[in-house]
Amino acid sequence: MTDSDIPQAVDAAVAAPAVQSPSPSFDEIGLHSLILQAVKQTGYTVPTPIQAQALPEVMAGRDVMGAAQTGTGKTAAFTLPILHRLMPLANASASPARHPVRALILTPTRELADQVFESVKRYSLYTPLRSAVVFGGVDIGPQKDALRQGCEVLIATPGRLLDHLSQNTVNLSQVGILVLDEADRMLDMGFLPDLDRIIRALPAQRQTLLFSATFSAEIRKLARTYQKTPVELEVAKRNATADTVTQIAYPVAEEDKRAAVVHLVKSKGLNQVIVFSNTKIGTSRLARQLERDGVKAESIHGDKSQADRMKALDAFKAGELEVLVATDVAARGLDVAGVPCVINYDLPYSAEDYVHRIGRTGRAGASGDAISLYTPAQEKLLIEVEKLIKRPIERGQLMVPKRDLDSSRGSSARSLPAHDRGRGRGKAYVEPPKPVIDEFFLKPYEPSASAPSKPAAVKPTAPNRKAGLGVLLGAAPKPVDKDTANSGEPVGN
DNA sequence: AAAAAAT
Repeated sequence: MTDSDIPQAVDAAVAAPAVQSPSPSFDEIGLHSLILQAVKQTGYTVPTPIQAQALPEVMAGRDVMGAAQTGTGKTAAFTLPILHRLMPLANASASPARHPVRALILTPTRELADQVFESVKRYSLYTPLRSAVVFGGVDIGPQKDALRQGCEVLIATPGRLLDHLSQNTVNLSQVGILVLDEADRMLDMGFLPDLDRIIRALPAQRQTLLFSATFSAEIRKLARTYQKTPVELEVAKRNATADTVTQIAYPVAEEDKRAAVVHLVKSKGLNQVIVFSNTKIGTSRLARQLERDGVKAESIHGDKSQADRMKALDAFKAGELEVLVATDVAARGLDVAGVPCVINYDLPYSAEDYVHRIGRTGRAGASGDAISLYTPAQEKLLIEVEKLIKRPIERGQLMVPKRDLDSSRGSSARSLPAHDRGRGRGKAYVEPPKPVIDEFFLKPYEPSASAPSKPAAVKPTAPNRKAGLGVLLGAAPKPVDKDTANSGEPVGN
C-alpha cells in the first residue's frame, strides 16, 4: 500500500471534511481511459487535494515542486499523470522490445521504492506500459533481466541504480520524466552526490518533479539546480500533524519504558503499533524483550537483511505482529494501512522526524494515537517538536502496576548509570527526577474514540479491552509552559 | 548523535 491508496470514495465521505470547492472527479481531469479504469477499480472517484493540484500540472508537462504530507495521496499524484504522459508511447507499440526507460522515480529507502513500484503496477495494469524497481540488498541478477526486458517506468534507490549505470545494464538516455520522491530525506541521507551523478546521465530536456515534506533552503537549492521554473504546490501545512491524531507524551524513566510499552499494548489490546526507537541495537533489543514479555514483536532497521526487513513488514501488515519496533527507516513513506497507534520509545533527535513518525498513523483522515515516552532529559526535544508543529502536546502521567514493572525490568537497565557522570563540568551527577510509578492509577489511556469507518487493510482482531489492568494515565493535560517545562532538566543531556 | 544507502 502506498500514499496513493487513499480510499477517497469511502473515507472522504466520513473522515475528511466535505470539500467545499467542487473538486473534479478523476473522470473530469482527463486521464487516459485505461489508467482511469485501474483507478476506478481501486474505488477512488475524487482526487485528494494534492492530486487535484498536481495532476493537471504534471499532465501538462510542467515541473512541479510539491510539499505534501504522507498520507495525502502523493504517490498517485505523480504516478497517474506520468503514466498518462507515457501512454502515446505505449499506443505506438511498434517495437515492444527494448524500450528505454522514459520515467525515473528515485526514493530514499528500499521499502518506499517497492511501494511506489506496487502503485505504478496497479495503475498501469490495463496499459501496455511496463515498470521495474531496483534497489540494494537483493540479487542484482533479476533486476538486470527486468531492465533488459525493457520498462518505461523505473523506480530506484540511488545506490543500486548507480551500480546498474556503471555496469551498463540500464539506459537512462531517454528519460523524459524524473521524480525525486522524499527529496528532503534523500538530502538528509547524503544522497546529493549520487543524485548528481544519476541526473548527469539524464537528458537535460526533461520534466522534473520534486516532492518533499518541507521546502527547506536546501530543497529550494536542489530545485533551482535540477528544475525549470517549477510550479510550487503546498497542500497540507508544512510540518503539520494531522488533526485526527491524538498526541500525548508521558514522562517515563528510561528503565521503565519497556514496561510502559508492554502495558500500553497489553492493557489496551493494541494490535498494530509501530514503536520507534533511535538506534538499531535498541530496536532489536526491544523487540526481543517484548517477545519475552509476551508481546508479538519484530524489528526493522538498516542492519537487517533486506529479506528480514520485508518479512517483518509483511508480518506486520498481515496482522501477525502486535508491535513493529523500528528505527527511522520506517519513519517516512512506509504506508501500512490504518496503523492505529504509534509509540515513540525514544523521542527522535530531530523534530521533523517526529512529524514523519506520527504520520504513520491517522492517515487519510482516520483517527490515530501518537504516544511519546520521554525522560526529563528529553523534554527539550518535546518542546522542539511543539515549536515545529505549532501546537502543544498533552502531557500525561503513565502508571504501571509495580509488580509488572518489576517483572518486566531486565537486569540490564537497572545497573546502568543513566547519564554520563560529569565530564569535568564541575557539576555533580544528579539523578533525574523519576515519574511516579506506582500500583494505582487515575484514568486509563483510551485509544481515541472515533474508529475509522474503513477498517485497516489488516483486519484487526477484537481489541481486548481490559482497561484498568494497569496502564494508566492521569494528570490533566497541562498547557505547555516553556518556563516550567525546562526547569526539571537534569545535568548533562 | 542516529539512521539510511552499492558491495
